[in-house]
Amino acid sequence: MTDLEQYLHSYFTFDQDDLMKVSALFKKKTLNKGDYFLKADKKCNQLCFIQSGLLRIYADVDGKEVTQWISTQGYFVADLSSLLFQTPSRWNMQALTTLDIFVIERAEYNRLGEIIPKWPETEKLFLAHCFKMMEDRIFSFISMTAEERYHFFFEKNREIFNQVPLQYLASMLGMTPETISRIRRKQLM
Amino acid sequence: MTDLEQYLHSYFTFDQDDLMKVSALFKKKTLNKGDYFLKADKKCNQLCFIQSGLLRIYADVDGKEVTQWISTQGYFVADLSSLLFQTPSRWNMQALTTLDIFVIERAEYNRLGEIIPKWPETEKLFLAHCFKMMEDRIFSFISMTAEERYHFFFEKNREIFNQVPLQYLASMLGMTPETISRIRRKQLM
DNA sequence: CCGTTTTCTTGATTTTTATCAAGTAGCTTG
DNA sequence: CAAGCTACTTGATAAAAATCAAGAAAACGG
Repeated sequence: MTDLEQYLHSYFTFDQDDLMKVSALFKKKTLNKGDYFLKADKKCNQLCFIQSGLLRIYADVDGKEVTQWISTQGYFVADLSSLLFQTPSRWNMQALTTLDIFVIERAEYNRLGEIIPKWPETEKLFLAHCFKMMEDRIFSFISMTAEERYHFFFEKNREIFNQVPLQYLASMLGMTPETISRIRRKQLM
Repeated sequence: MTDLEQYLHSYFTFDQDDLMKVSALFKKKTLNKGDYFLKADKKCNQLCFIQSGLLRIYADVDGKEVTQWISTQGYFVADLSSLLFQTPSRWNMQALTTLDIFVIERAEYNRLGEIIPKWPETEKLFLAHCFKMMEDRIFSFISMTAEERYHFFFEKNREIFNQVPLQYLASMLGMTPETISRIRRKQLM
């Protein structure tokens, strides 16, 4: 079983048959550090599953890069609106490291419902989980200080925090690198 | 056609037959100001569509109320995680005014896929729209100042801003009522 | 319509966080 | 290994926003 199959299995409780049908639609691919999985303003025509490595999702705002999230092993990634509605993507998605992914094309993705009867229900549950994560994140912004927010994300995403340049972490937490640096110093004392 | 049917029609492009099948599963109901549609820690067993009035969604955090959103005419509202996974709801949902809603029970909601073949696809597109809104909101927190955020939300939700107590708006924007009051004064000068 | 309550505004002050600038540490690579 | 990057830390200062407190305005109930 590939990581993709294992992940699909643990997450979606597919049986062996469905598992193979789904994973057969994904193609393995490797991006080099700096390569883009998706560029802003282009249509998103693929969805990927991350096998290993780090993928930074960011937007350009008047010359500044705003990092929206860093995805890593076990994440499914796409610009959902762009994938579904064929609108221009708002995000750039760039490999921060060598990145091993499984890629499914839009056309195949759209046929999943025909191929696997329980796909729509499965996908809904998956989207609901994503919802929860986004709700948590919004809640962290309206109810926590920068310091609380840092700890909240650190607890939930330790694997990211030790590998990603501070400037990107800071941006996705809505604070500056200096602020994170000072929060970390407090920890040590 | 009821508002619910009109809304379903414009949003989901259902045909007349499906429209009636779906809307028949909703029951009209009126909540009085102060009544709760849902209480935190209870399971969410209903989804509602707001016909008129204001519904405040908030959580209690060590004695303080944190307002996550104010929903109004045309919104579908539920605690999605709780509705799907039967986990305890994290949100309180309280009517800020007399509130006219259409309510569908969990059991009926779960049968929509059987009743309307295109429901799963429709629901996915709907969820994708919600995703976009949440992404926008997260983006506003990581890339804007309080003032920019205020204007951003004001432009998108004028109907709410003129009807809702400042303290609730402030909370959902992640700032204090005093800050909003000062932002508004600037406008006038 | 009047008193009560709630909401909003304003000013003074404090706290938090950003900005600017300089220096340090750690990598990378020729 | 030395030069050049990049990332990180630290301090000084400025800006943004929160807090506290008091008063004004609006809404509400009898």
